[in-house]
This record gives sequence, structure tokens and C-alpha cells, in this order.
Amino acid sequence: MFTLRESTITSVPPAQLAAWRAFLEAHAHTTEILSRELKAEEDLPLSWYDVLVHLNEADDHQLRMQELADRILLSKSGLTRLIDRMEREGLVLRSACPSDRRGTYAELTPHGLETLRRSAPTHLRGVRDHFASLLTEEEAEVLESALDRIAAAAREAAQGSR
Amino acid sequence: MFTLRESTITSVPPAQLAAWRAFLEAHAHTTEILSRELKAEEDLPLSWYDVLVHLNEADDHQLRMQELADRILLSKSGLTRLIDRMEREGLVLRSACPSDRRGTYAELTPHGLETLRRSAPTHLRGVRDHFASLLTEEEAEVLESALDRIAAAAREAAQGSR
DNA sequence: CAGTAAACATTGCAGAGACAATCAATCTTC
DNA sequence: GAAGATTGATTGTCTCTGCAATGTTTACTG
Repeated sequence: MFTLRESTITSVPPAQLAAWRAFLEAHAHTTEILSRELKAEEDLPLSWYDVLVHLNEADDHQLRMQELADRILLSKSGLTRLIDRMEREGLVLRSACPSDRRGTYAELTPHGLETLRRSAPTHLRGVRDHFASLLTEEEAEVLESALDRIAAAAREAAQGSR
Repeated sequence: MFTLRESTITSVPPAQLAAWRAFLEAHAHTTEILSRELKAEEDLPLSWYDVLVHLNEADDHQLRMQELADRILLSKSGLTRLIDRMEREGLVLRSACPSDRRGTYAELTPHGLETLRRSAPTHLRGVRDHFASLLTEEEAEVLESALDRIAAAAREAAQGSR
């Protein structure tokens, strides 16, 4: 009889499984805290901050909706609504893409830039206090390279199923 | 003049900031993929799987609502609705706590246990393929200890604000 | 160059979660 | 041991998100 317990077939080594669980816990807790702090101190949702950061890093402070959705890891429709809300508050604006009339740019406004500059210290302090300062230099390097590898693999795998 | 740029005051070292970004990316992509795979192959939401795992690990296959909510990192009301849905499908059931009549247990049913056993290989394979197999033994150990530390600190910090 | 296919963004809809208010039971304290 | 505070869970309501369908524009193909 070829009786094997399922757990034998698809097991994950204990150290790796523990790493996976720690990964989930750490993410849930840290993002929760950073989100609360940003909301409490700057009245800014973390998702808005994320949009501001990515637009600020882009050429001309603008990005195509599709591209921005990919970068902040949100669905297209999710981004449409998010930009709706932020546009209502004057943090971003939509502009037509001249070369492709289907396309739309989301663009940072001066008010959006100012909001980002005002909020960044709060967020960066949070990242430092709740994440960066708890890592040694060596650990940070290991995390970065290992997690980059994982993110890259996942991005490719996701591409296939989309 | 004591003019310091804000970024000087609250900066995060590049290696740590890169680690933070890789952390966010890796989490978003891997959970997305695992969730899709579990949904596609077992028609089970990841949040349901998570409940099944934690109940399975608990004594008598049951946990107080509060305790379960803490473990799966969900709000109390969120868990109430989640257990509603799972109870409707017969995967769990509610039972009264004998010692405290305010309390409610969520308890694994045989069908729930069977569903867990059926789904576990899919999930574990996903964790292995998209996470564990991409780490060396040393990396896994570093991740576990570093992320445990971060999770523990965040848990304490969150406790204060609740 | 006509006709189909693909890409971009938005909209309708429904699922899922958080917060605050509520109800019931237990604990505290005088 | 009664009044008030606290705890456990649920419910009402609102926000956010994803999926599928839609309208519009562009790209491909015979």
C-alpha cells in the first residue's frame, strides 16, 4: 500500500514555517500601527500616503492609472475610487494622456506634495521605531535580499494568472 | 540657524528602508497568490483556512471568540461575521461557555476538520513554492528571529493604544 | 481598410472588515 | 449585596476593495 500521510508529502521545514508565521504576524502588526499613527497624527490613510510617495518619485509627478495601481498593489477599480477620493481633497488631479486617448494620468498637486512633506516624518519615524531600529545591519541586508527574491518570484507567478 | 532638513531628522538608513519595501512587496504578492490558489483549488478563502488551522491547534478544537480573533488578527466584529459564514457552511459551530455565560466558543466540526485536511496540502505547497523554498536555512533563521522580534514589539505597542 | 481583438479606465454590484453602540453577564467596591 | 464599572459578543452602519461588465480607443490581421 502506498499510504503516505499528506503532511509527509507537502511538508514545510519547521524553521521555514516559523519564518512564514513570523512574517505574517510582523506584517499585520506593523502595518496596523503605522496606519493608526498616520491617521491619528496626520489624518491621512496609509493608502493615500502610498499614492503620494509613488507619484512624488515619478517623472513629472505623474503616473498612468494602470502603472500606479501596479505599484501600490491595488486593483484598477480600487485605484479609480482611491483617486476619486484624493482628487476630491485636492491632493491629486487627473489629466489626459496626449499620446493615447484611452489613458489617464494621476498627478500630484502642490497640496498633495505639501501633504506628503508634512506627513513623511511621521511615517518614517514609524518605520524606524517599529521596524528598522529593531534590525541589525546584517539582518536588514538578509531581509532585503531574501524578500526581494520572494517578491520577484511572486510577481512573476502572479503575472501568469492574470 | 538651526536649519535641518526634515529628512535628516527622521531618516531611515537605506538598507533598512529597502528591507521595509521588500517586506511590503513580498507580503502583498505572496498572500495574493496563496489566496488565489486556495480559492481556485479548494474553493476556500484564506481567512477560513486560517480559522480552521487555529481551531485545529487548540485544545478540544475550540477557542473563545475573543481569543480566536486575536490569533487570526481580526476585529471582534469581523470574527463574528466570519464565524457566521463558516457556521452556515457547517465548518464550525458555536457553543456556550459553561463557566462564563457571556462567552462563546467557536468549535471545529468534523466537516471543518476534513476540509482542513483536504486543503492543507494545497496551502503548504504554496508556502513552500512561493516562500520557504526560496530561502536558505540561514536566511529562514534570520527572518524568523528578526520578524519575531518585530512582531513582539508591535504587539506590545498596539496593546497600549487599545 | 474593414473587422476583430486587446488595452485603459470606469461603473454596478456585492463581499468583507472596522468602529461605535448595544445587550447581557460578571466583577469590584464600598 | 446593590450600584457601577468592565468584559464578551453581536448588530447597525459606513468605507473600502475586487470582479465582471461596459464604453472607448488603439492595435492587429486578413
